[in-house]
Amino acid sequence: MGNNEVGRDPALVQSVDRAVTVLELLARNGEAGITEIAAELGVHKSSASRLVYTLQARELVEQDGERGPFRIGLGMLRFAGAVSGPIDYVRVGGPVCVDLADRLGETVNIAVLDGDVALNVSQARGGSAVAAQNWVGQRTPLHATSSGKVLLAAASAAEQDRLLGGELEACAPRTITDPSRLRRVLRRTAEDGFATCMEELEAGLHAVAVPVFGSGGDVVAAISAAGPAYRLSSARMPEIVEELRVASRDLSARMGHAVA
Amino acid sequence: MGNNEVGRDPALVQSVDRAVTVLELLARNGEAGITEIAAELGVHKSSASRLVYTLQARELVEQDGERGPFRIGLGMLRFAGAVSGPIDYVRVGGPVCVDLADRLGETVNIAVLDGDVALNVSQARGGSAVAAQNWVGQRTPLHATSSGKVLLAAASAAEQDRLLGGELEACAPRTITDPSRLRRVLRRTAEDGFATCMEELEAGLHAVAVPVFGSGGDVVAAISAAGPAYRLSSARMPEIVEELRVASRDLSARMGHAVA
DNA sequence: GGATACCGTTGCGCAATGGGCAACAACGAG
DNA sequence: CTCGTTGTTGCCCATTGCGCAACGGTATCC
Repeated sequence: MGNNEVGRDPALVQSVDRAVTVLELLARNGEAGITEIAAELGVHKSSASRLVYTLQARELVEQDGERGPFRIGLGMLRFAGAVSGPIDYVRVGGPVCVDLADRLGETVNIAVLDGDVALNVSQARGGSAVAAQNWVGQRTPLHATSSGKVLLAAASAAEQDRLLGGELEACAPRTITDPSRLRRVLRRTAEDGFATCMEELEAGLHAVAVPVFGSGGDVVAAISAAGPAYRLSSARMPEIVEELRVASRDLSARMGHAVA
Repeated sequence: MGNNEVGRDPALVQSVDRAVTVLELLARNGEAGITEIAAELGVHKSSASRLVYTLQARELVEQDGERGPFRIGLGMLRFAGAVSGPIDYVRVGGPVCVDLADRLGETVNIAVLDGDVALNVSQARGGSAVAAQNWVGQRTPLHATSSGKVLLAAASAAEQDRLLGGELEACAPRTITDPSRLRRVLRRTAEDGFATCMEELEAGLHAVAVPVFGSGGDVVAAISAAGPAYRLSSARMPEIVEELRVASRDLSARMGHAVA
């Protein structure tokens, strides 16, 4: 969805708003050409070309060769290093995710609670990963993800009421949208020490997550493995849960040191 | 230096160019207010306010409380995760830098060769660090930094000629600007297996770096420690060099695994 | 080899946007 | 309580950003 005139905040600087949308498109898709960017923004190709030229001049976008597609540039590292908060997860969580993704052959993510959603802060793709999706920096719904359920299950009853107060969006046919049913699932998650997500975010996708504990015993993050339903079968869950728990303890240990 | 009309590329989209400058200011200084941003950009406060409002709406900037200063926002993580190339150093190098910074009490950086400059890809500040400067994503001159010298020393003679072909900028009074003298320094760097930088980038700043080797024995990065001249004395260099070498081997081992 | 289609760039003119000004609200210091 | 500073916002206008048309370059097809 580009910068549709309907619903646009007039206080925004339109050109800047568009430039950010360009960056989001490149981050989401990995790469894109001018024509695609123009279509996404709903502007003329010449407008898209100028926006990209500006971002390229400032090194936030770079081009593959002379005529190739565009993608996020190295200049972005200047800002990544400046992000406060869960940036430590990006630094420290990376190797943990890489190790686990290698062993499981599935995509591994770390997410933290950010307001009303789960924010993905680190990711490593497994060798068998077919999708090239990058979740880092993206927010996912708490009720429709395994990480989200882990984070919800660790919240107080009052906090759960607040987080689940709104209508639960049906992200996929199998999404749990009944608050009562979801609360039962969360109670079981707290008992089991892990949460699953069987085609609840999108069809064909399974995931399982476990909590990451802080020094005070509280849950500060969730670490998950995701993959196609045919590979992440129920039979395989106990093994994956155990590997996630090992990785979670490793991460806690490293985070404990990192935030000293 | 804000967006001075003199020397500005007219093909750039000015608003976007300014917005990027806002982000660079926030990344460099950690935080800033509207008045400071306006001064840096050379625009009116209302203009700065609108640019920041737009970046805030897109989550690239966030505010500390209701009236506090502004800083880089979590939304930036979406793009950081999409950066290709040396992003692995950001993930894997982080813990190595943090460990070493803790032990040395100085700021530790990892840099790679990027065109004609050294690109800083990971950093951790030591406990004794007085400056809050964030180097990640920033480019520094090869001839005036310890990391740069390490990367230069590992290059072939032909490559060194190319990299040193232009005029060597005097970044500080003690910068080596004579190419012949620099080549002698680089030969000694190759022999010693480390490079120093004694107030050559800026007055009062000392640094020392060692190479990070790839699986083929080539130099793929440099890891350095930096601090004020009074703390990074010559007497202390042998200890620091040894610690850097241990960290370098650790990093090589981790990188070897990560790029599998 | 020529024709066609597509992509990305650039000069130009114009309308919409971005920006400065003034006024205001809020907060902190004295 | 007063004053100074910071940040916000309505309004108006000049400048900028944008669309159009034309062009060059590349790849594909016949």
